[in-house]
Amino acid sequence: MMVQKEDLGLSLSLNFRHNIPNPQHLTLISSSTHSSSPSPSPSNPFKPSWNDAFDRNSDTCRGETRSFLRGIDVNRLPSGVDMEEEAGVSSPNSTVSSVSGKRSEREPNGEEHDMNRACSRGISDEEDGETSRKKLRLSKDQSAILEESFKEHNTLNPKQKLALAKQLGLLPRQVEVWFQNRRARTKLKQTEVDCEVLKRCCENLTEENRRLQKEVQELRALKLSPQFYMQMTPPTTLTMCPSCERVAVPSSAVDAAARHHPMGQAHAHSRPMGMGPWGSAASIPHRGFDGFHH
DNA sequence: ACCTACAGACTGTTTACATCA
DNA sequence: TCTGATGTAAACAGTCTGTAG
Repeated sequence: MMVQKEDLGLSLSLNFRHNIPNPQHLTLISSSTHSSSPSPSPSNPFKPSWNDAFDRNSDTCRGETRSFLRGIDVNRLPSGVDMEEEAGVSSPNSTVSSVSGKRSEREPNGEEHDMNRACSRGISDEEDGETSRKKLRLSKDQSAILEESFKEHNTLNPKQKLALAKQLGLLPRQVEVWFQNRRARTKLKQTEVDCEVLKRCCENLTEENRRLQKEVQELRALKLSPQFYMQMTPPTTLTMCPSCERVAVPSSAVDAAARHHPMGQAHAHSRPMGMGPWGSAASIPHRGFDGFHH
């Protein structure tokens, strides 16, 4: 089965990560007949130990193990894998290099699978010692086509993937990876934008809060001098009709709204000025000027 | 030569679905 | 027919690392 080869590579990596110099164990795992769970499914008997040993601990641990892996070609093929068509499959107009990819072997399409096996992991044992993974650089045309395709649909079904790969002269695996990365980076950018918006929102709310605190202080001060209290002008918090943008009469914002809009219903939601957290000012609960009528 | 941002590629995890006992 | 176990594939998150500027 195709997945068994993937399992080989993975198991090899895991053993290195565990840093357990146990050739016997390595041999045991590397033997495809002993691994009934090729994918990293929860049922994989080797996964829990890996998780227990590393993943649940810390990123540093992970980083260390990854660092430990540097210089080890995790894409290395198990011996005996057919290396035909190793060269010259990458895009003719790209900056070509040998491309690795294990996951491509999961491709259900046999043709694609064969192509990937032959091409995407084309690192010979001789090369392995000195060559780390090299990256292809997509040409402008390729990037443009991929971008266009991404605009249409940011995920690809296997058929589309194959067609696109064929059109671009790339491996389906490369198209798949490109889309994955594109989705991830799009999401990241969107997150950054959202973060900026939230930041601005926070600043606005802070400013609004400051303003309201100040207003409260002023009102408290006024309360101490009742002779001025009744003569005061309305506070800065005005009730405004959101649809027609008229400021309601302080004595009864709802009544005013009802007068302005005979049906009345449109102004049941009459709110104080403010654009809400997403605008220049925060929304605050409706209270009209009731507080001034004692 | 060194640094940095970008992007291609990888590993491990999660999730959905199919199959089978 | 229902249900839990298992396998598979796809997408995702996080990371590494080669390369261009």
